[in-house]
Formats: sequence, C-alpha cells, structure tokens
Amino acid sequence: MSGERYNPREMEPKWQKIWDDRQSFVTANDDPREPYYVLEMFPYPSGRIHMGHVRNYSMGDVVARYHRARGKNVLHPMGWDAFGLPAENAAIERKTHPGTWTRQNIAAMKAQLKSMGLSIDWTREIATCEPEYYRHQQAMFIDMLEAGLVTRKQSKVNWDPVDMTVLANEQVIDGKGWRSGAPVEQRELTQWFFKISDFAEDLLEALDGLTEWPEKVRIMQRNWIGRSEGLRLLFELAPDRTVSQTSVEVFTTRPDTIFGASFLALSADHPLTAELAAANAEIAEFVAECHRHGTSTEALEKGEKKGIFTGLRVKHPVVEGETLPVYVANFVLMDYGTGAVFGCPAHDQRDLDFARKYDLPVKPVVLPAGADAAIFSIADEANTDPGTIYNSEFLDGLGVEEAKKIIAAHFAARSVDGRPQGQVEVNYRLRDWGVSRQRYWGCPIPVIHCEVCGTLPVPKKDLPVVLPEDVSFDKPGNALDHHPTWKHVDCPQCGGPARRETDTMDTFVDSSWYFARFTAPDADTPTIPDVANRWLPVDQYIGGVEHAILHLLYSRYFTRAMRATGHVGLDEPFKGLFTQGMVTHETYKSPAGDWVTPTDIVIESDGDQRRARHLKTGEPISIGSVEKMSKSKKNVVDPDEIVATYGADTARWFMLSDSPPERDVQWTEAGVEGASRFQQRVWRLVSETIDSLEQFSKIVRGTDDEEALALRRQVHRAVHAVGEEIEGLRFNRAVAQIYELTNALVRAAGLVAKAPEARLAALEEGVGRLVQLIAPMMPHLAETCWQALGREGLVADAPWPAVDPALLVDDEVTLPIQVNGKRRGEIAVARGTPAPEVEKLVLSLSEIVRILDGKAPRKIVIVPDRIVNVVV
RNA sequence: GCGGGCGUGGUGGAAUGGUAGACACACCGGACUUAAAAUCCGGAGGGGGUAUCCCCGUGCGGGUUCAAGUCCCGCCGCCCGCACCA
Repeated sequence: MSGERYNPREMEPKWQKIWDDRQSFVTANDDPREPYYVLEMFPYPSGRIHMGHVRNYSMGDVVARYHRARGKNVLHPMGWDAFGLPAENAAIERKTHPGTWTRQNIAAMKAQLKSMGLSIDWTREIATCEPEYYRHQQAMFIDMLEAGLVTRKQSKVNWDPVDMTVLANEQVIDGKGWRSGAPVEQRELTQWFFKISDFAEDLLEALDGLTEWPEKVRIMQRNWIGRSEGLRLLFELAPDRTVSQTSVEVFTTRPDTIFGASFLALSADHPLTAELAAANAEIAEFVAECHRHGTSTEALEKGEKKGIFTGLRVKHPVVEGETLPVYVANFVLMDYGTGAVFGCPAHDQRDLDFARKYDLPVKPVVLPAGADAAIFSIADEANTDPGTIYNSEFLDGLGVEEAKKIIAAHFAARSVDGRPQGQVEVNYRLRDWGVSRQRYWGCPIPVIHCEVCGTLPVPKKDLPVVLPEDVSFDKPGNALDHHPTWKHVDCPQCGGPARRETDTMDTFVDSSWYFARFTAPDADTPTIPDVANRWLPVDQYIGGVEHAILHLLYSRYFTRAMRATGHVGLDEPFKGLFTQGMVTHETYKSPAGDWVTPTDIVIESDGDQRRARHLKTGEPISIGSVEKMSKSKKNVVDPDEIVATYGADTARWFMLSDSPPERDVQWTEAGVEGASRFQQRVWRLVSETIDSLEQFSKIVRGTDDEEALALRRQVHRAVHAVGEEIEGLRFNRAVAQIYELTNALVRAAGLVAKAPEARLAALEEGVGRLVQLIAPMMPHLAETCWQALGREGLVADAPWPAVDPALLVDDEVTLPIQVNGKRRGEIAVARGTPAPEVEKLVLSLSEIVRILDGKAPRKIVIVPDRIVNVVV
C-alpha cells in the first residue's frame, strides 16, 4: 500500500465512469427530500473552457456536493448559451454552418467539463440553439405579446452600414463598427421590445428582498433602473412664436429652483427642433452635427456643452412678464423625460457651463446653510447642496424638499393648453428592452407580417419557427433575410401572401429563462409550473460580476413576465447570488516587446528574486504585471493541460485555495504544485493509516488517551468549521481548516505506534472524516481514499459527518494576559473559571508581579474564557 | 463627476472590538540519500539584546475604548461600475 503515489490520471476517469454508470448525480423531480438548486452561469460554447469556467464550476460543485451530503435533493444542471454572433463569424471565416461549429464546440467543452468530475445531472442538458428549447421561447413570446408585455416600436439604433446590422453599444468603438471599422450611423428601425420599464418600480423595490445578493450588484441595478421623482412642467411659448406648438414640456427634479431658470434647452431630436430645423439651415446643421457625434460616443464625454439659439422664447412660469430663450443643446437626451429641460445655472453644473458659454444669467436661489445672502455668489461651481430657498418670492425661506412640494401644488393648480401646468412624475433611466437582432443565429421571432391583416403571431400549432439549414453568409447582413424562400409564408389569418419576421431575438432572452427550463427540460410546455415552483428560485447562483446588470436584470424581468403568462408562480429567479472574481496570471514580454506565453518560459529563483528565460531561445524575459487571462496578452493557461498534468482535483483545489472567491485569483505554477503536493500528502496519510490498521489491528474504541481525545476534538471542530465555511461560500477558509486538520492527522499518525489501542480509532475516524471534508473539492481523490479505507459505497453518497457538540469546546481555555492592552503572558484555566479566581491567578503570575513592581493595578478587565487586561 | 470596494510579512491571504500575521506559496537550516528529487523536522514581520526580555508594526493623521486591522472623523493611493439621466 504505502509508497505508491496517487495517480490522478488513472483514478479520475475511473471515478467519472462510476458516477456516470451509477447515475450518481441524476436528480428526480419527485424526490421527497428538501430541494436545493445550485446553478452556475451556463457557458457560451466558444470552443474550449477557460480557467474562469474551472473556477466557477469548482465552486458550484462544492456547493452541490456539500448539500447532497447534507441530505438535500440537489439540482445541479448544465447547458449551453448557444446562439450568438461568434458562430456567424466562424461560419464566415471557416465556411461552416453556425450550427455545426456550435455543436462541435459543445461536444468538445462537454468532454472538458466531464474531465473536471463535476456532479452535474447531464440528463437535463439543454442548448438554446436547439428547436426543442427555442420553440418554448417562441411560445412564451407569443403569450407575452398577447398579454401586452411585448410591443413593437421605432427606435434609434447603431447601424453598421458595411456589415448591415445593428450593433450593441459595446460593439461601437470610437464611433466605428468593431468589425467593419465603418462609421456607425444612427438609424430609426422598428423593433420588438419587452416592456421592462413597466416593471421598473417593482424591479427596484424587490431588490430590498434579495438579501443573499451582493450589495454591490443590488446597487448597480438600483442605479441602472435610476428612479427619479420630479415634475413635468409646461412652458408657454411667447406669442411671437414661429412654430405650430404653443407650449414646451420639460421634466425636472428641481422645480424648487424655478425662480433661477434662465433658459430652456431642447434635444436635437425633439419634434420642435425638427420643425425649426426644417425652416432654418443653421439649426439643421447643428442637429446634423449632434447626430454625427452621436449620443453614445466618447466625443461628448469630454463634455463640451454646445447649443444654438432657436429664436423662440417662453414665458417664465412664475415671474410675470419675463421670458426665457429656447436653445437646442447637444446634452439633452430625447429618450429621457420629455427631451427638453429648463436650465438653472446656479444649481446645476451642466447648466452653469452652458450659461457661461452663452452668457446667460446665473441667479442663485438656494442659499447653503451658514452662507450670507448678501455676498453668496456662484463662480465656476454650481451649488447642488441643500439649503434655504431665497430670491424666490413665495418660496423664500423654505427648505428644498418643502419648496418642491409647494411649487408642484402651485403648478398643478394652473393650466396651460387646457392641461395642468405641472404634474408630479416618476422617471426611470431603465429603457424598454429591444430584442430584435438582424442576425441568423438566434431564436426567430415568431411573427408574420401581412399587408392585409397586419402583424400577427405565428399560431402556436405552427411552432417552432425553425431556422433554415441552407443559409449563405456570402453577403453581409442578415442571412435569414437573404434566404430565398424562408420568409415567404401564407398569412395565418387571411391566407394571402405574407412575410415572416426575419429578425431574431437578442441572446439575452435565451439566458433569461434557462434556469426554469432545467427543472423540466423535456416538457412539452416551456415549464411545468408545479415543478418549476418547487425548484425555483435557484438557491445559489454563481457567476461573473460582468452579468450584474443585463443578464440578472433581464432574468428578473422575464421571471415576472413568465408569472404574468402563467409559466411560473414567482417573481425572483435567484435567491442567492454569488459573483466570483477573475482568474489572473503574470504577463511576460520578450526583449522585442512581444507577449510570451507561460508555457514558453522557465522561471529561475535566486533567493527572493525571480527571473524568466525563454525556454527555446534562452533570451531574458521580463516579468510583467498580473492581468486577467486573455489571448491578446498570451497569459492564458489551458485547463486541459492542467488536468492532463496534475489532474482535475489539483486544479479544483487550487482554485478554491488562498484567494477569497469573490476576489481575483492569481494562477501560479507554484500554487498548482502546492495543491498537487497536498493531494499526495492526503494520499500518504491515508496509506499510512491503513498500514497502521493492518499492523496493529486493534482498534479499541472508547479508550482514548489525551492525544487521541485532543485529535477527536480537532476533527469535530474541523468538520463543524468546514461546513460553516462552505455554507458561507468561504472556500479559502474551508481549505485552510482542512490543511490544519491534515497537519494534525499527519502528526497523530506518527504517534499511533506509541499507544495504538488508544489512538488508532481516533486516527481512523479522523482520516475518514478528512476524506469526507475534501470530497466536495477533490472528489476523485476522496473516492479513492474512501475505497482504500474500506468504507461502504461512494463518498459521494455518504452523509456529511455528524458533529458531537461536546467535542467542540475544550474544557480548558488559554487566557491571554494583557497589561495596558499589550500581551504579556497567558494562563490556562478551566472553562468557566469565575472572574475573581482568574484575577487571583493573574496577580500571582511572576511576569505580572514583575511588571506591577509592587504597585496595585488601577483596574483589571476580565472577559470570561476570553482575555484579561490589567490596567496600571 | 456620482456610486461601490480595497489597502495587513517577500507573496496569496487569516483575524464575532479581545494573543495581528492562522493556512498556504516562496525562502533558509537540518534529517534521509552516493547525489538529486520527493519526504520528514525546524526557522522566520522589522529593530535591539548572549538570553530572560524590550521597542516598533495592519496606507497616513486624529479620535472613541481597559483593549482598534476591525468603530468614528479627515486625508492619500489603487481597483471596479455608471456616466450629459435634467
């Protein structure tokens, strides 16, 4: 037995096959045990898994295996976020079909994931690109359309004129398409939208209930939804107006500053602007310039405020006889509020910049606390602090919040154009979710356009609307639209010639409900509500923080939409959320300045100094900063190579060690070596224990000596602590606990021979429990050890070891003794020793006697069983 | 600009207001070995002293407390998110 090294390359595939054959991780929906749903964000099938996946899935697997051991019915599925642009790009580059490329990638990545030994129920695997999945998405789209949750409207998009497609904001770089490099245009397109903004208030309020989410993510979502309370306010145009409208409506959150208003500004896209531009070449040119720079590019991030006077003036709504000039300004957004604002330069930085540039009045109306009204003035900085209103007639002396209420009531009572002049309104930054994509490789939007009957949903009996296989990507743009026949269909209502919608859905739709599909992946309906309601919400969801807003917000919305259409009975999809950090690695550069991959270098240590050399050329390599693994910096490490060299358990263990899971972890060779050594150390400990058992063959239970009892205590404490740490997702601390226990067991193993009767049982028990503690993290090693120890069945099926509470506490405690807060000694006392007795002991200690030097202490603080502080 | 986070040995990091540096990596010494690797044992925050010990020490400056890495106030630095949102 002893002397043999543990060989992961042999053992890992063996156990993977056994788990497979026994269907160890297949989960039944009708299992009566308490359900527990753990899910990691499913991957995009790019071709190969990366270390980020390894980290993500290692964490999820620990949680899954732990809760299984805790007796729960654990659902731990895996699938593929399989639609998306890269497949089309690959199709163009390699002349393959996007589906072929995607399915090959899935097969390759599935094999990689299997080699990690994850406790996944592969019978529930889904891929969003398969009609069996997206047909249900189409059905729900129709349900949502009928329920009024979906709408079709015009919207501005980034249009790449070369690739002939809509680009997401993230795909626009310096105003140019990320692939074509062509200047991006703003285009009005009719698109499908999920009306997420109808849920803005609910999505915002419900964040408070997501107590198991990182605060950071909740704040990000709160900001993204961007609720603000304000007033819609009508300004009457002065009578000499040259336009058809008689008033302009603005939105403001600061109606209290109305007496400080000095101008009105319209968006370049405001209807009134359009009317003015039609009659005025200068305004038209200004509007065109605004469009050239767009509203999404960095050109405007430099923040220069520009505008053009329209010639129009509006009546000041509260100052009789005064008028304000109306400008078109580049900083006013059409799709927030009303597309028009009033400017109060004294109390808004942007308005101040604008006013200084165009020489408009700056009249302060809010006096900061402690300022003198006679001398207070605004220079380059607007005052946005709260204070007391002044220079404002009937608002004078009020606080900002009070003034807002009074002025709102004032305007509500007056009328302009037959409407109340002012109306309190809540605005959100959250926009409706545009889901139309001019792309082939996505879920077809199940809609038919008929010249006679209009826009109609595809009848459910005709679902799925399947993507045609015979497509060509020779032409830029939407291959679905170019297909010769696919889009031509008969109208489901009148039977006449009609046209299919050729846009496909944003891939974020696919990932907005997959967690629900996993609960009944073969159902004929999108979900089986009873089943979904039993499993959902996901107890623990784990993934990257990059999805903090879009994916997680869309999923929260979609769950509400599914509830509204009867597919689930809940609002929130994810009860617990954990966002893990990235995997980083050192970067290396050759003398020529090229990035060098870690596999091409050798590191030489010289004391604390590390130097790198190129493996082949021998040239010195400079060691650069630690960065997120990326192909461009060549600092990636391939999981396959790690698994082949060290085994999956080592990779998993390393990923969980040292770094707190929410922080970035640095992948290092030395760290992996360490993890691998630990694996061998556990194996040696088990082997040695087995040798002892064979050699002495006398386990006499219940005859513990001091050593054995101390070991037992340590084992029970470790079992308890590791469980707590795993439940809190503090894997690094769980690992540290396991290291400590292992060290103790190794020491104990060396002492068994001295008193085998007393110690062997404690050792055997301790080693068995250690194996169970490492099982969620290094499952293959654990199974091997479990079997070697002659235990029944699989450790994967073994219940988490019980803890004897009596063994968690020591009878004796060590009390540190401080003098004036500095540690000067310690005493060991029986747990629960009363304070007077402790005090007596402390004062008789030689160190304390020496330090006190005959003086009486001023005070002695005794925290029972904890600490003593002598104050002199 | 707004919002959030972080700052502890050579390194990753640990520490319900209660012995700062657990655990690990790297390093040094010893044992084993013909030798190396592996393994085992030991050392180690900085400074002073033969030593018992003493002083300093968690980004910086104050404060609260018997006691502060932890709480409060004011700075500095780094990282992340949002960003003309009226």
